Amino acid sequence: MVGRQGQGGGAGNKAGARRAGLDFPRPLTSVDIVIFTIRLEALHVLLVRRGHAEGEPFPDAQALPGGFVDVARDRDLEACARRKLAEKTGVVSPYLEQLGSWGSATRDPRGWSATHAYFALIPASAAETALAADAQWFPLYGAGVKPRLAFDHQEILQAAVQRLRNKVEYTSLPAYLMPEEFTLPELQRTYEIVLDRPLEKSAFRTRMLSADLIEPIDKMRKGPNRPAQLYRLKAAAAPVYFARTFNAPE
Amino acid sequence: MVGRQGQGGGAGNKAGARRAGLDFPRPLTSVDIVIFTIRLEALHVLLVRRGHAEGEPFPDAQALPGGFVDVARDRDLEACARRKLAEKTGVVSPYLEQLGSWGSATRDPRGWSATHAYFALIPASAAETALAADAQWFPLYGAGVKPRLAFDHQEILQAAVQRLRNKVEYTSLPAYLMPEEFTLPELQRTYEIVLDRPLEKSAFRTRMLSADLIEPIDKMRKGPNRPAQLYRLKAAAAPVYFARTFNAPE
DNA sequence: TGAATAGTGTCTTTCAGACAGTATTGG
DNA sequence: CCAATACTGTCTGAAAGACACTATTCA
Repeated sequence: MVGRQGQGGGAGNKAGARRAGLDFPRPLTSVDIVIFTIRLEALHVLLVRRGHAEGEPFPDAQALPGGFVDVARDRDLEACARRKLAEKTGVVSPYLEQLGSWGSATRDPRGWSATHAYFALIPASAAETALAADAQWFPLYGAGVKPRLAFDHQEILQAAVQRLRNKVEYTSLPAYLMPEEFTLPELQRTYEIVLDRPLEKSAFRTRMLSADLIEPIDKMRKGPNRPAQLYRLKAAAAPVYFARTFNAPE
Repeated sequence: MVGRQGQGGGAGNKAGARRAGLDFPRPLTSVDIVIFTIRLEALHVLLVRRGHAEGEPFPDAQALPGGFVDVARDRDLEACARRKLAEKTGVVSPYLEQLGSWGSATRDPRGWSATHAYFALIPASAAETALAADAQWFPLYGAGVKPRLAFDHQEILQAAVQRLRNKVEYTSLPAYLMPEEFTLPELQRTYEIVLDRPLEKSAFRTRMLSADLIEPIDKMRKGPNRPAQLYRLKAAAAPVYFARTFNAPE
């Protein structure tokens, strides 16, 4: 057993020879974000086209928005993620959740690298404006996306889709994909798009209305038929966890 | 908008001035593990006493087992976690799950650092043997532990306990805290210890037996009263997710 | 009036909670 | 026999699934 021994963020202690010194190679550290929205009745993810300067891996390929942590600018990982999200979409307060981290010697040809992945949900309304020039929405087919992705981003994306679909079964996450005002049928439609499966209207309404999540506003959505009650998210923006999933387990 | 622009593990593209170079400061990268077991009818976590060589932050404090990623030895983050776990406990194939990552400019006095936290469940039987000299089991009080912990490890530990308690409500995770052979009342007791709450025997048995998780073996646990059927985990070691939590939501 | 969608009510099913009751051991 | 713990059965209640029914708009 040779080598560094420190615990936590700690380095060197009892190995003696190499002690508290920090003069060993460090992995590259980045943050990537999987940003979802609903457009045209389908789940979309934001991708960014990579540059093609010399030394750039995966030139011109599509990739998740992200990049290296800037130790001078970023106070912490989440701040780094928020910065990148704002740069690409203009959105400043989305639903943002840590997804996991991927790190290995081989995922980046430039050397050992670890990325901290986040996933964000933003409303369709915010999804069109203030988009960066190199960013573009791509619809999801199954758990993936048409273009080949740089690095291990296909794997990260799949994990994000799986986590989203999974949590939608028993949480109120889709509410964060809605515009400010929405009707219950619209919310149900969003659930159905993400789950790719129809839900029962009656059970859906009961569940949503009995959760402390949305409140009716004094306004109706007019259409060519019976108007629908409009709702908005309650002030307490925390996601709600339901005690059961929507369907029986398979 | 200045600075590095790369996506993914990518660096520098269109900012022109600073391009594909990798000559910027990198955060320290470490892996920490929250290792749980059941001892003496209580949930315990493994802590390691930090060294006190010069330059060592938090000298002699207790900390989660872990340390810097060694780019020469560790193929990926999980391999790094498994290595550290084996070094401290001798256990090689526990239940191991990524917990999240914590990174900021201030969590380590030596500079910007990010740690990838894992959490592991090991059986009580494996918890006593082959323990490293500087490692020790500590019982949990609520979501924390008696001694003050180094770095932000108290926060990481709390997150781990919360995740464990939460998942125990609707998964078979406690099965990984059991020895090879166990009875249903023993498994129920483990659930109750983790949840700190009694469970209904009948519902518990029905749930466990109808899940494709355990199988009876041709052996009974003898005692001063009616013997109990012994079970073992089925070969497919994947955790089972139940459609409902044990109790109604509060 | 009819088409279309919003919203409600009713019956069934599933499964956890409560708890009583039976089974099997040692002393 | 009794104490103790393993295990089973039965009733109830909560919430989802299925689906029919009513309500309200526009054309």
